[in-house]
Formats: sequence, structure tokens, C-alpha cells
Amino acid sequence: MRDVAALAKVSLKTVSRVVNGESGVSPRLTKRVLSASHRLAYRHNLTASTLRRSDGRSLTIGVVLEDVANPFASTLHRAIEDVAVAHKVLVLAGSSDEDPGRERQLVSAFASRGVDGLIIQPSSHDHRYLQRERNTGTAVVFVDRPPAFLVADAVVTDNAAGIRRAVQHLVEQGHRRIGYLGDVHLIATAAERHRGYVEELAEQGIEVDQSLIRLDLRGIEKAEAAATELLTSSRPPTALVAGQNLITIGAFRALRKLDLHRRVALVGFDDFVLADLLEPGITVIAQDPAAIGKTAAGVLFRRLDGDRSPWQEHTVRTRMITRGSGEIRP
Amino acid sequence: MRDVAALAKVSLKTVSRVVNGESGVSPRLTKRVLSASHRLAYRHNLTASTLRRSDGRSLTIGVVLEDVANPFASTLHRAIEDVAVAHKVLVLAGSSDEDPGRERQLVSAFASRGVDGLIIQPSSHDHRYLQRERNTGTAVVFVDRPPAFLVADAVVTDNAAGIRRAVQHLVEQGHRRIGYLGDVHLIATAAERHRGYVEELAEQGIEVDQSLIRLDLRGIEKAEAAATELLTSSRPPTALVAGQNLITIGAFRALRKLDLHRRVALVGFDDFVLADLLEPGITVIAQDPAAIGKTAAGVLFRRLDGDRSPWQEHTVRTRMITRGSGEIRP
DNA sequence: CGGACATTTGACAACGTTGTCAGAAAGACA
DNA sequence: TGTCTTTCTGACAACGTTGTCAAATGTCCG
Repeated sequence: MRDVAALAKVSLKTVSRVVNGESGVSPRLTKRVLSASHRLAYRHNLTASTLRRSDGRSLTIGVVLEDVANPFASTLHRAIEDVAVAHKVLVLAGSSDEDPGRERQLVSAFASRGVDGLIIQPSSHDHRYLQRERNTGTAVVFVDRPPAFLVADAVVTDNAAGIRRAVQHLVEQGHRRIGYLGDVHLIATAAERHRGYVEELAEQGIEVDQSLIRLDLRGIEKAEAAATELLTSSRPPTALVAGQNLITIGAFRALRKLDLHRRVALVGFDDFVLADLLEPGITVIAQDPAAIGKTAAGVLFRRLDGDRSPWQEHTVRTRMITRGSGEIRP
Repeated sequence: MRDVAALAKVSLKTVSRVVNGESGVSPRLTKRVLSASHRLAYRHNLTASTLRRSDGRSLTIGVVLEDVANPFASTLHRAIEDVAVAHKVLVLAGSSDEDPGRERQLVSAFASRGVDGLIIQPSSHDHRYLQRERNTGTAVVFVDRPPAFLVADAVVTDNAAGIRRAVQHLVEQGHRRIGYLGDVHLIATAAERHRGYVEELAEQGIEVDQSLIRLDLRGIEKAEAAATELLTSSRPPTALVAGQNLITIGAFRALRKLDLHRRVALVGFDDFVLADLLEPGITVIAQDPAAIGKTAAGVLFRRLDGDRSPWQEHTVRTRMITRGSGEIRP
């Protein structure tokens, strides 16, 4: 910048003004500065700029995801990026692998780099530690799951309602023995979904049969094993509800191996690519990760723009996509 | 830091020494500083640190991907992150959407933030502009596709060899009329794959029939249309090679709709989830994005550690996964 | 033409840290 | 005890910017 100023024969401050697009520099000088900075291939140093600025903005936000390679998370990531780009902001992303310690490390590393805001898909079960970041002016928004022990903005799927829709749909097809395969119960969303299942059965006047429920299933293999167990029991279900992506795939694998995939109904929670190309196509309650990400980023930037309204939980609705597996009658 | 120094009754510089783990601070003072910084909830400001340091390291790298939500790219991303984490480095990620202008904007935004290195999945067809970043000490590594007009480190899949393996496999099953569905030819990897197809046919003594080849297919729909066209022509192929992920899916869709999925063979390039659950399972030439990412990040950090050896192109091998669709005989 | 006012420009300090270098304290040895 | 090392500590400047404030220049009016 000093070199540019020298070449353009103006002061440092004038160059700064031009670079930042501040008003009050005559066109003549602006042009001189621009041509000088172009000739010297000058590049603005945002590190120094951030340090000096009164608001300390780094034009960077941090995103903590369960795993950047997971399709749900990476779609979130992309939606956030699209909003960020429109604000000339870049995205630092990190994977927590469902590990609370890792989540905190990432937040800390982001904070050290002076991010303006954080979007967190939480793994931790206590977010009071984030109070410190908020006090220093960092905006925080949670996605996919609500925060614990901290009142904050969050954008979540309406999990219970989604599962209730699935159960209702199966009852409409004539099912009464509907099994449920759920994820680790400690995860707030998994608990919500299980709650939806229980509530809708009650609503439909069907008694909950614990022998048709398997929880704490992590990954395809566990789900496949649990589904196989249910399906080969003495009083098997005529339909299955899978509480998560990989569980749906595991359940389908089990159905296929037992050659029951055209006789037992299956509705999964969360859509996945190719669900339509399986035989039968898998009926799912689809979440909308892109909408979640877009909403969350929107909230974040509104906070950064000074929005001081009360913290709010935003709910993104699910959509049922019928493809065949959920329309099998008992 | 000033407050910590005051509370611990030491100088600023001593706090700095403790924070950076420099040697030569007595255990007594170290302890005092640590407890003071803990009491004040002090957080090291990496922005200021980067600005002042002689090497200017920001402990951040930038990654330009075609789309962070694309499975191939996000797997790359995750593999890079894992290596970066081990070096206490964070990852800024951005999507170029195959747009050269966007690629340059991202690189520029990363450079402004003082990234130590760049990993680029290129969309641009001229990378001379990166010379400037390299001159300022930023390490650059290309992934998935080689750079153009710039000699640099790159980590790529052995595309031609992979496709040759596919063709060879189909010939072994007795096929002679093998169709090829390829991606936009401007993309270096797509051209490589097409080359592999042509070369292997020559090797096998089969004449190339242009009526069996469709190039420049972008997305599932285009691929499906092209495959349908080939399959319904007067002299249709008995086997198809798909040059990319989405093209494979499009081709499979076409086969399914024409009810030819058990009569015409299909081998796809690049694996995808659930390829094993389709009927028949899809035989693919699998790339290894995790290995590409890991290798690229390894090269990058070696460069940052001072490796001055000549630029090199690293090749990651493909693997054929047979699942049924490629083993259909004519 | 002088004065009031608006616009444009620049000098200087400061952001929070680390590199340099010199000084103080502690230990070793005659 | 005095001197010479060695180890530890701190004062100060500097990194590349931007905020503040005052000075310089331009414009308009009576």
C-alpha cells in the first residue's frame, strides 16, 4: 500500500480510501491510485485490515458440521456458502465427527481467527461455553439440532411432525403393526422423531408395542441387523419406519435379503440419492437441508447487521415423497 | 495479552513466549502466566499474530472445489481437512461451479486472507495467474485435474487407464459393440477418459464406431436422453461405458425405462452410494477421492515445510468393482 | 475580493501481536 | 570476592492497515 501511495504520489490514507470504496476522493486521484495499484499488482491485506478496523470484521464465518463429506451436511454447507458469497464472506468449515470436544476445539480455532459468526450443527450437550464468543460479538446460529443450556437462534427440521406424517400414511394404507428403527437417543433430533412415532400411534388409537421398536442404531449394519431381527420375530411388523438415512438403507438391505421388500412397507426419514431407482422406490419424509442452510445463514447475517430481536427457533418443514415402498398394503 | 501480562506481573513479551511455547521461560513464570490467562479467559489473536510473524503464516489453507456439496468434492474436502487438522491448520472452502471467473475470485479472496496454501480442483483453462500467489510464498497443489499453462504439483486419477480397464472387461465378456457416454470434452479428465476408450478399442482390434459415442453430456437428464438414443438406434450397442458419475445414473435410468437393464451391460466411471443396491448392481471403475485429497494435502504441507524438489504429477489408481451390470454378456 | 462553508487530502496513532536486542539475574569458577 | 558465562526477562519497534482530526483546497455568495 505504501508503494502504491508513493507511485500515485498520494498519502497512504488516500489509497486506503480508494481500496475501501470510501466516498470523498476526487475522480482524478482515484484513477491514479487505481492504475498504480494495478501496475504494482497490489493486493489488499485483509489480515491487517481486520486487525485495525473498529468493528474487527474478518469477512469470514465458521461452520461446524458433523462431517463435511456427509451429504446432508455438505448440502447445508453449500447453501450457507451461497448466502455468504452474496455478503462477500468466506466460509471456514470443520468436521466435529459427533465429538463434543472436537466441536469446542473447532469453535476455539475459528474464534482465534476472528470469525464474524458461527453456524454449528451441534454434537455437544452443553453450549454454555459459547456465551463467551457471543459476548465478544460473534453471532451464533445452530442448525439441524437445538442448542443445550443456551438460548440461541436455531434452524431445525420439524422432526416429530415428519415422523407423524409417515406413521399416518402407513395407517392409511391399513397398517396396524408398524415397527420403528431409531438413531442414538442422546441426539435431540432422534428423540424428537421417536416422540413423533409414539404420539401418532396414540392419536391413531394404536397401542405402542415395545417389541416393534429398536433404538440407538448407528450406521447401516446395526440397522440391518435390527430390522432383520424384527422381521424374523414371531409377530413381525407389516411396516417399518426408519428414523434416519443410513437406517433406511440398512432396513432396505434387510428387506431385500429376506425377500420381503415387496411385502413389508418402509418409510424412511431423510431423502437420499437414488432412492427412486431402487425397487421399489423408497418412500421418504424428505428434509430440506438447503433450506435449513439458507435460513440459518440468513439469520446469521441479519444478526451481524445488528438485528437485536429475541433469539428464535425456526422450523423447516418436511415433505413426503411417495415412491412405492410406503404404499405397500399389509 | 496486555491484561494477562499485568495480572501475572510480567512483560508482554513473556506472555507471548508462553503462549507460543517458546523455550527459555522459567517454570515459575510460566505457571503464573498460564493461570492469569486462564483467569482472564484470554484467547490468542491469530490475526495479529499472523500480521506480525516473520513467516506470515495464518495456519489456514484454501480449497477450491467444483461444488462442496458434490460427493466427490466433499470426500476430497474431508480428506484434506484430516491432514490439515494434524498440522493445526484450518480449511477455507469454496465452490467454483466449474466457472473460471469464480475460481479466480476465490483464489483472490483466499489470498487476501493470507492463506498458507491452496488446493485447487481447476475449472479454469489457464493457471498462469497463480504464478503471482506462488511468488508470495503460497503453496499450490492441483487435484483431480492437471493445471494448464503452469507447471505445478498435481494429484490426479489415472483416468485413461481406468476406462481402458472398463473396456477390456467388457470385451472379456464378449462385447464388441461398446457405446461411450462422455462428459464435456473441455474438461481435461473427460478428454482423458475418452482417449482411454479409443485406445483400448484399438488395442483390442475393434474399430471405433462414432455412432456409438456421445460426448458433452452434462447431468443426468442429458445422459439419459443420449443413452436412450443409442439404445433405440437401428444398430444399438450391447454394452455401455459411462464416463462419469451422473452419466452412469442417467444411463441406468434409460436402461431401466427401456427394460434393457438385464440385457445391456453397463460400466460406470466413479463409484456412487447405493450402486450396490440397484438391480443389477452397477459395476464401476472407482476413483479414490480420499486418497487424492490425502496425497494432495501431504504434498502441500511438505512444500510449506520447505520441500523444494521439482513439481510433480502424482497419479492415484482406480479400482474396478464388479457388481453385475458389467458382467452381462451380449 | 473576502469570508463562510463544503470538499478533499494527509499526518499520525493505534489495532494485538512477535522479532530484536540489550540488560538483569543466577550460576560457575578462579 | 570478582569476573565470566549462561539463562531469563523486558523495552521497543514493526507488521499493513484504518480511525481521527486537522490542514489544504475549492466553491459559492454578497
